[in-house]
Amino acid sequence: MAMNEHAKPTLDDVARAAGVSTATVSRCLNSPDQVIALTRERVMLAVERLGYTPDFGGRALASRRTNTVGAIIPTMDNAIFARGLQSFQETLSRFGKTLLVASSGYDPARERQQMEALAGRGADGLLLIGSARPESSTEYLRRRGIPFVGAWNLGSGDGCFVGFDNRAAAARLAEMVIARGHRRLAMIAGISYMNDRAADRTAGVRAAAEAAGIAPADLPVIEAAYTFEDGARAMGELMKANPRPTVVMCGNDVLAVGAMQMARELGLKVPGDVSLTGFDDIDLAGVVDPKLTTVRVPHRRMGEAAAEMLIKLITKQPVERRIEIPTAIIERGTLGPPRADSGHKG
Amino acid sequence: MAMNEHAKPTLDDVARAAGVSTATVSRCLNSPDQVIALTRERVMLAVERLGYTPDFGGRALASRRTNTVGAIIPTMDNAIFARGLQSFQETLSRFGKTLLVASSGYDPARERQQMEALAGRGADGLLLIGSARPESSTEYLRRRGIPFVGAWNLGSGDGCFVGFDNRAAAARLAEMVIARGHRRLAMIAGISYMNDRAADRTAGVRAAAEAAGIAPADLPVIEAAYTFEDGARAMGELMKANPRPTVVMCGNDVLAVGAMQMARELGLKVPGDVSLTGFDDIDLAGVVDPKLTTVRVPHRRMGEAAAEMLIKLITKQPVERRIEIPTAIIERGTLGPPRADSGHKG
DNA sequence: TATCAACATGTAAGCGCTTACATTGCAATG
DNA sequence: CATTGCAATGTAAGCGCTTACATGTTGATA
Repeated sequence: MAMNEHAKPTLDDVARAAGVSTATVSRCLNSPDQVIALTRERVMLAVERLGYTPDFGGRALASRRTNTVGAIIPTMDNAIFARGLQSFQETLSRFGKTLLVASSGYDPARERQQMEALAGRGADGLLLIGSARPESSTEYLRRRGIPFVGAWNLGSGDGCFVGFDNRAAAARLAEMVIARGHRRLAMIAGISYMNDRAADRTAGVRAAAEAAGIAPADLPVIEAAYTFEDGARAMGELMKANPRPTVVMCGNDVLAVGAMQMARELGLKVPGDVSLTGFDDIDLAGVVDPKLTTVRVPHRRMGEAAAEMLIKLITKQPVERRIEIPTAIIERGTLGPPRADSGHKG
Repeated sequence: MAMNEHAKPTLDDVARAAGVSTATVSRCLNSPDQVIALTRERVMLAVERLGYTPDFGGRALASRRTNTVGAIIPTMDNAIFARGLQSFQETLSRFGKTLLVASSGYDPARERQQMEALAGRGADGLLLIGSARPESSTEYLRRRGIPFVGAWNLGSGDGCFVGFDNRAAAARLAEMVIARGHRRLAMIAGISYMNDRAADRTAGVRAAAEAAGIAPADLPVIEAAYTFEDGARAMGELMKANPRPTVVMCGNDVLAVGAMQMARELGLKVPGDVSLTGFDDIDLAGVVDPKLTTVRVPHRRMGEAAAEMLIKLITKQPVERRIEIPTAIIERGTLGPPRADSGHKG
């Protein structure tokens, strides 16, 4: 009996079932206080009984707003963005907005494609990661009047950003490493193509090394995808050098843990034979042995701030266009002094 | 000049700009071969120039299909589902479908809410995790005629499933543990409320223990959320017992790694003083020292199979209603024999 | 009792798109 | 040359919803 029509029920069906007009049903759903309690009950009962859910498309079409915001992150395969995104979405939902997440696989073309998909789905605003993307992509968003904020770094252009200074943070860490006595550094960097965070971190380390008078030959850099495996592989490569680097600075914690694993396999003690640093301070960093010396990024705060900024942009409130989130160096177990015998080239 | 109207362009705008009817523009976008090349070029140029993207709502409304499927996973905060979801979406996109992901936080009410959100957004089908949910939720989907498949386990009801036998896999692992000589087991289980995977794994271990004549008192079970921290806390709790368990079986790898960290803090060697097992074989398992003995779940294959099944359901092709993905025990470093002196109660 | 708020509800016009159907133009055919 | 068939394009009717506006109902007031 309930199964009268096997199609998905529409507003009309509900209206008929409740003996009211579609307008009344719509009001019950959107501004219940405009409808008298008795009617409302009748309507809600019908809604319940028919298993009615409003059609988003119709609703968006008619009301010209979606209460949806989109986020395009490079990858979901990885804890880096998970934490920040979580608080981003929590903040959003406090404002009654829904989050749609898409991933680009670090590919600008796919990022653009996802922009169009989200725009088409009516996203009121977008969260993007970083600022390295073709001019045409941002131009597209501007044309459509879709506000967006970049996160995870501070952009250089004229957009809105909530992030931190990857370059400065990496430089500070490198300075500390050098202050510990290291002169032969190496770096396992993230892949810098269209990834300003990775590029900035590398640049920071390079700058600090140069400032300390370290020759570029004493700072080999290998770029690796953010996986344990690639980190391990790069580490294997770096450890072939003679003399070996006394410290390997990694573009993020995942790489560092992969490197650590390889060090273990090669019979190298960390930090006795080789020191290691990470970046991000994801949970993982505190769970390996020894724990990772790394840079903490307050992901939750960043996600929250990004959500607030985006909402302000959407509602056309004034915003501070650039919010910097401070980072902190977390000293744990993987950074020690260089080996006593390793100061001299062999 | 390009900025003539600052509103988002519509099909109409494009049609006017190209000097054709809306129908022709629509055809250019959806079945280009029905339009002669010359016209098509003119239209595409206008599309490009105006920065037009079709409005998803309008399109869904008019064509009554969305080419969208939804997935509701308990959490994104965690690598467990990432891998499987990734291949799920890759397979989907090979069939021209878009994936919308939502998370429930292991809460059936929020899962239901997300079902409605996705249904409203026009999802043609849904991927759900497991089978533990109120009857009313599945009833809702059936009423709306939205096909769904459960993954990560084999359901008992009459739905469609792609998964593995959590109970049997856990039991097999426990049998192996017991065969190694362990008699004092403990378990850090996932929280079983509305989580059939966690419940099944616990049940499997319990059954194996019982079959081996191990007293329930020699199998304490603590439930913990899937975080390093909670795993560590539970481990701390379990290690207070006297005599201590000689092995702690964990509901997943994250818990096991947390437990391992706590063991280290307590000065207990793994597996010398206490053995550990995990479940899932996520990347993490191969990266800690010693590496985790665990159960491998072929997540990629599962995601792929789930996508294929769902597509068949959507297109009303016949399907095998239950696909079992085999699991394998991966023996690595965290499971050893019990301590020599630990066979006797103190 | 007539009048008028104030409120509850109904009516109907689109929102941007797809698509069945109608129209047009043109080449091939009788 | 009239006819036919086909390919390319146009016309217009909705898809399910919101909302401005119209209408009806009530109770208080003059």
